[in-house]
Amino acid sequence: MIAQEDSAQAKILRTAFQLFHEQGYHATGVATILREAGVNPGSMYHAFPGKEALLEEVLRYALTLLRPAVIAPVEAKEEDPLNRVFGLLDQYRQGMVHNGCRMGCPIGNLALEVSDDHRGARVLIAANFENWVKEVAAWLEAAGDRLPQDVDRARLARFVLTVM
Amino acid sequence: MIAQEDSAQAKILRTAFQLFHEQGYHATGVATILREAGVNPGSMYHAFPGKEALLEEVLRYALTLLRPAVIAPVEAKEEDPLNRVFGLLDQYRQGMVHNGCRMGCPIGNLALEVSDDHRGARVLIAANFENWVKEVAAWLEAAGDRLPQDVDRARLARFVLTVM
DNA sequence: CAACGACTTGAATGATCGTTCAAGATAGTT
DNA sequence: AACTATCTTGAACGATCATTCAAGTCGTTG
Repeated sequence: MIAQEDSAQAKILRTAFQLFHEQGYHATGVATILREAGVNPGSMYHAFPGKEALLEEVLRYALTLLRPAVIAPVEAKEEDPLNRVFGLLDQYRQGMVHNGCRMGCPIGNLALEVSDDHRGARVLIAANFENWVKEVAAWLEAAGDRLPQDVDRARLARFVLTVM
Repeated sequence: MIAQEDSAQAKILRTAFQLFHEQGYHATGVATILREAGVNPGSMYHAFPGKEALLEEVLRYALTLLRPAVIAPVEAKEEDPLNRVFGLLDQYRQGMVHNGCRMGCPIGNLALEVSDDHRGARVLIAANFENWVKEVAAWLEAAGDRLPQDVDRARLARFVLTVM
């Protein structure tokens, strides 16, 4: 196993990402993140200006995580573009069953919690969603003429993810 | 207009209901509820043991609000059972457009936020959902043979609300 | 090895959180 | 009018929140 990046910043990012989508943003105290990550307050405030900035960085982190952690496994298992779409849905479903339907989309809950105030987070949440849409749309376009010509691939991709 | 119940308890209940589903449970401080309701801490803690108990009472309040505030208007506008189902969906959609898609189901957000801990709230959230299902299922059954015989009314009702 | 920047330490801070309670107001009963 | 039960008042409380900072460690550079 390749030694994974384990700077304090990386540990905080990973821990916060997990806790935010397990418990929500407001419900997760900074102290909890620090304890779980095994890091002291100063280290966090050296790496991030504050909790809100940490949230934004976590959302950026999620952005970079989509391809290696979600898309790549599906593409490895399924060769056919359309099967990849169903493979994604299936993997998502299995993930929900695995942890007892406790949570769905890693950032979906955050979307509901933070959308009102906090402009920066909102656009990053939207960016994350569009990121997913982009990948699925690419699969749909790769399906070529196996999909009816008059189907808007981008719109269908967005629909697939909305359902998800 | 009939004088509406305006005891401190009722004011707190109404205010908390609104704030909880506007901002979420954790994001809404007790102080905010009290200020918005124009009530003092002591009054609240006379009526409710604490914030968690208030949440449960709010969910019970939502339970009683469904028929007069949601179902009745739809039934008044649409006579036909099936049209009532679509009327409900339409009214819901209009509600979302009206406040800029800021929030969906009054208690759906709470469901995501509070489902993990707090057993009491979880069953009340489930009860609320089943309450909606029950009303829609009644409409579907009233549709009689206009729906295929082999369609499970209860399951279809649950599906309609899941989509919603 | 001296000096420096980058990062970590952890106790301390003020703000805000949910909550308490003794004292006062109010309405209902006798 | 006096008594009682019920509800309201609002200052105060400890706990926890996010955040700060002076002191310390560590690797790098001159």
